Amino acid sequence: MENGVNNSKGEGFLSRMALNDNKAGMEGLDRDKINKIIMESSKGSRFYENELKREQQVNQRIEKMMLQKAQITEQQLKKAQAEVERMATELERSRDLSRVIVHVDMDAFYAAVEIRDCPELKDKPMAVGSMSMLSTSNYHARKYGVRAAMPGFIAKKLCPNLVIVPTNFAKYRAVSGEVREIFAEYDPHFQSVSLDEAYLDFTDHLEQRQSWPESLRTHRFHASSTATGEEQIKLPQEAVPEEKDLSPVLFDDSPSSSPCLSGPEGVGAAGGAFEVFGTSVEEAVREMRFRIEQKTMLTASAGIAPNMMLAKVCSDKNKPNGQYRLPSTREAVMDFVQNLPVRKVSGIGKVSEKMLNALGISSCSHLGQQMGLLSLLFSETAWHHLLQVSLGLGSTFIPRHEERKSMSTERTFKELSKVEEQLSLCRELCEDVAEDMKEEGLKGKTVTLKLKNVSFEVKTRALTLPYAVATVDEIFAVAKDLLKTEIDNESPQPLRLRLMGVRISAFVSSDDKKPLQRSIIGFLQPGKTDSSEEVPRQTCDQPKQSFFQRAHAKRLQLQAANASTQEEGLGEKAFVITYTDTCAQKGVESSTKANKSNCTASDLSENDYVSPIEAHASTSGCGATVSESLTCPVCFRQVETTDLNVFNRHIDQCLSDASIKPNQWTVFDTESDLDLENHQKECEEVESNRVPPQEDQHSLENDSLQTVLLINGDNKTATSSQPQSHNDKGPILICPVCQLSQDSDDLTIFNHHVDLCLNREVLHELGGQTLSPINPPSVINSKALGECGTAFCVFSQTSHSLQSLRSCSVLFPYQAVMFPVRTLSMMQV
DNA sequence: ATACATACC
DNA sequence: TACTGGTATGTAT
Repeated sequence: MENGVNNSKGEGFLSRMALNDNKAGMEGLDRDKINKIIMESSKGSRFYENELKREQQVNQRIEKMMLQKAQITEQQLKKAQAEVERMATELERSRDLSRVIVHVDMDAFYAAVEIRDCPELKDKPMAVGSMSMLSTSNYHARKYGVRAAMPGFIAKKLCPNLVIVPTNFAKYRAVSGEVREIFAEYDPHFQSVSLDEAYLDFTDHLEQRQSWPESLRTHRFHASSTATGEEQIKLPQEAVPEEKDLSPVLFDDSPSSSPCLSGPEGVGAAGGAFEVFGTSVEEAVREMRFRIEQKTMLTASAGIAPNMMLAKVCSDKNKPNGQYRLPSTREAVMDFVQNLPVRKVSGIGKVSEKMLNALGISSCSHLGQQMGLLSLLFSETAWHHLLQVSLGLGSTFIPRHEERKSMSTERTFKELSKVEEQLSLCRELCEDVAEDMKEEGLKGKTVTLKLKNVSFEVKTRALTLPYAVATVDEIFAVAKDLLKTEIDNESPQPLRLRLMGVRISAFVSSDDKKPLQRSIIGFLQPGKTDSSEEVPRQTCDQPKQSFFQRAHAKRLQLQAANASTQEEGLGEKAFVITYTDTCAQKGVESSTKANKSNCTASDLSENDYVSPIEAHASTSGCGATVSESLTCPVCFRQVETTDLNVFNRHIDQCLSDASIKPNQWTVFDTESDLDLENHQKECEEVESNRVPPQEDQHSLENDSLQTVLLINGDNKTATSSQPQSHNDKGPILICPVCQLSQDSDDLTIFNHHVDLCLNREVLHELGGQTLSPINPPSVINSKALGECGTAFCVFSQTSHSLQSLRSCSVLFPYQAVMFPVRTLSMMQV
């Protein structure tokens, strides 16, 4: 079949495995020989088998596309052609050639850094990474076909002398920082793509540069080498005016376009050589690259073009240690694009290339010719992009780096099949993510679990909560459920995993992160729910209700739904909310310290612990109840009083009774003010490179602390990892709040779960009020509480910097919320 | 909203 | 022995 599934290069079969020589320094290699070695090393492996499978999926996609193509009528094509042309005309009219966009890319970055710091590597083929995977290779190694994204063990077969150096990201980050300082001088709004790559808008710099005196365009050799490398180059011998020779990284076949002039006139009186750069774009960019090299002893390549898409392609043109400028004329752009292989365009990868190849499209000129067809076969976004590419269009302004949308961590390991190990690994991942979330002060609503089995099949499972989460326990609660579900689905076979990952996304907007320090009463009152937080799915038809009302309604609903099958166990329970507005700095400090402990997150997974709640709320009168008789959340007895003080004393008594038993109470970690301040400083340092800090970055909620205490009364732990019996399929219980199916049919356990979920929701409506960091909630399992059910407490403390005290008139520095929870509501499927 | 695929470095 | 990890986005359901 002439459908191009087997493409012109004769490697349609397994194009995924074959050498990808679309990379600088890999021209003219013996592809056949290299591919043979790659295949020999891979064949039969699980990885290979999986690649085969995916290749076939792509082929099927292509076949489908070809079928579609075959059904297109002449008329349809004409119409599409016209449509495309209209659009092209439109785009043409908005073509902007006035900007000067530069894409800079450090040459073989990680490898170059390692070579710089270990000159013995200079003349050897080397790569950075491990036997399992390489991040990058130097140009010597590329001659053997060794490149980034290739596993080290295969690279070793291609090049037995290959030296593999482990990655050292801290170092690369440091060097990257130095380079970015230089970027910022040419465009303070530059956008970095990665540690070694950035887009800059040179337009403004060039405009100013025209009137600059020579002095501002003069740069010394080794003027101020602040390279992280310890050793500095001794100036006299090495200050040869040969740019290339300055770099410890040798590029033998460098197509460098930099003349590296600087003849004798470049040697100043001070003895140091210098170079005067001109005012043109090329000179400005060459100057920037020169300065990078002087500062870091590493070389960079650059592309200069009227838009980002072209600049990126251009930076590759004279790599390494070179630059290429595409003139800002329509003619030059169109000429350039005609011969451009589609694969060179950022965004067109292996699969898109293959699909286009199947249609006889390999260069951008073909794209232009086939746009009518493409508009019928590709999605709108896809063909719009292709059309722009074919016209040599791209973004002419460099967008601000958007706020991150997700955060994740994943790990590959040797086969992991034991449930307990999988669960504990899952928790570890959650801990890592939670830590990062805390560092960035983020909270997200969607938790995604990623699994890859030993056959390399990848699965993702996600759940979106009605509220945003950030702590280990919150994230793990979800991830664990997702994982357990997968384990159940596979049972009685175990999941044979080779990778697990946890991602959190759907972050709440920054508005939600910096709300006012609001009265908790707001949550009780109808129509005063936090509008910035989305209303939970099930209740969004009643947005005017307080959370409690909604929760109550939810329960009633469930109750009704299950009236026939479930007896409603407990009567109405009361909840109580108390707070004081004691905002004495001292008190806050002491309670913060009191909560400090050496208990780590992993200590808390099982049983025990928590905190002296009696420190708490000496109520100053402001509270709310919704029933005349109150139920103690600890002992669950009715307390015949409506006086909150009396009631609180009762609870205190209950709690302190419970806490008398040694080792039943442990204090959970709380972040100190000092930590917070340090964290803020770090944030500023990171940000200052790009955008001036927001003026209100230090608003008081940054100083808020929350301690969350969660007490549950059942005897199982929240992180129970007992293997479930999957054979006796009892009724499946679905939590009405989080919608997760529960793997236990024990009603006590189920109720416990629902309680946690409901409470979590409340907690988050409260917690969402403060910018992180928020302490991880502690799930307690105090046997001392026996059968008395589940209680839940939230303590919110606000630590006060002087600034926040000044800027805040009304404070509720210390809030305690307690609501006993009862549930027997459940849902059966 | 979820799952999966593609892409980039 | 051994084929990554982090983020974004597109496509399909």
